[in-house]
Amino acid sequence: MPARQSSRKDAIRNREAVLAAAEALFTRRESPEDVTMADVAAAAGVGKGTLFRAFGDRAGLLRALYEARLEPIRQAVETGPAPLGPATSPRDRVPALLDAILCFKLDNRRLALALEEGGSSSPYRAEHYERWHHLLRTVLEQIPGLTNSDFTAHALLAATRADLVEHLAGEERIPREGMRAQLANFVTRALVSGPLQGLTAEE
Amino acid sequence: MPARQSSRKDAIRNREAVLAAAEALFTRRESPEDVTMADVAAAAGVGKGTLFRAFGDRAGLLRALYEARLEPIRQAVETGPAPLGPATSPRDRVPALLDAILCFKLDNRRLALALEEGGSSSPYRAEHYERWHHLLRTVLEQIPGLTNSDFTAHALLAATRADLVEHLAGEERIPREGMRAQLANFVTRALVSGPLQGLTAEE
DNA sequence: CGTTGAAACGGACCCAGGGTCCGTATTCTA
DNA sequence: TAGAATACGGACCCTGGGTCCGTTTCAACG
Repeated sequence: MPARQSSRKDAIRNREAVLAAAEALFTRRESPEDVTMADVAAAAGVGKGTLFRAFGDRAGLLRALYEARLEPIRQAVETGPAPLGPATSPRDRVPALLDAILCFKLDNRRLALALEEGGSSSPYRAEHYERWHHLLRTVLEQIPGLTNSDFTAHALLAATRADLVEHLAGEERIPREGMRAQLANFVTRALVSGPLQGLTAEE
Repeated sequence: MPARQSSRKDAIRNREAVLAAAEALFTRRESPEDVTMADVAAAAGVGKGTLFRAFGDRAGLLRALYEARLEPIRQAVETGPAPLGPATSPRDRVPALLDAILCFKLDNRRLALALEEGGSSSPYRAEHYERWHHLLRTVLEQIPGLTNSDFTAHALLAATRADLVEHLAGEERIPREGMRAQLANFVTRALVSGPLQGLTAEE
């Protein structure tokens, strides 16, 4: 996967250097906003031209970093074992997927933040979002009695948005496990299906 | 409410002019990003200096517009009749609140979008968000058997985020009533309380 | 009214940061 | 090792938010 079929080796080397430097900068600096492209170039020991040729624009760089980090999870989801893999029952897989996403964002706060605010064009156009949404939607549809899978998928994903996670972890100081538990709880409730609603269950 | 105790009348007049021009521009133009401060100033027939003196910065202008639009809803929530007002039972009020928020964002798509992406510092620091969150959290706490009110409030509010609403309305072309119904459905499910979970209700 | 100080005006100006350009250096191929 | 192809890099451009300050307008007072 590292090669990226492209003859000249200096190009590949520089690409790696940029990736590494960017990753370091984004995790080190407080806010993604104060990592400029010039910073990245300098940290990688490379000119701005090189950087932009390799990644197109800022969003491209972010995307490259993000996808790289996401790869393992993607694998686990597509071909891995339960509870993430495709063999899992829908009702168990949905919470597992959202938990994985949450953990990912907790582990890559700055990066996810940088990518999601991005600026121009909403996060909903990013293809990695579309992938998650499509998958989640598909799994939700397999749960009998559940309707509005499309919207529900969006709404559940919204609960793991990078800036919310950042806020909960950073400002409200909610610990990792606490957040996971609360998300799991929330997801479970959202998955209640069937005609009954508004019920106040017996204590 | 228009006066804004400030002796000189040209100041007030200009303030109004800017507000009006900005409102027009934001609703007219496709994306909030291509409404520049210079545009607003020009459209209002005013110098940039005036604009910045009156509102501090871009975020200030957005906030002013937003708050003005939000005022009626705020009234309805604080002192109005059911289902938004404080006399409503929690279980009915929560969906009503979220529905109101959704409608507001549908009616002010561009503006809400502009304010929420904003750029620097997450939407979660905005005091209007804090107000909604605090209210919702408080109401949720009054529902017996419900825990994690804080997180739940965040998660429910996340389902009405401006860019999501924009995406659903703009890309997926979901009609207003459809979206309201789906949100209502989602909220209802999230409010299910009590020990039972994972149930597949009888058809 | 006319004066006068305070407050507001407005547009030239500054600056950061994303993105481009092109002359130069490097790499690959034969 | 010559030549073409490709990559390099930093000077440069441009947009857009925000500031500065000389000029104008307001309103309070005589």
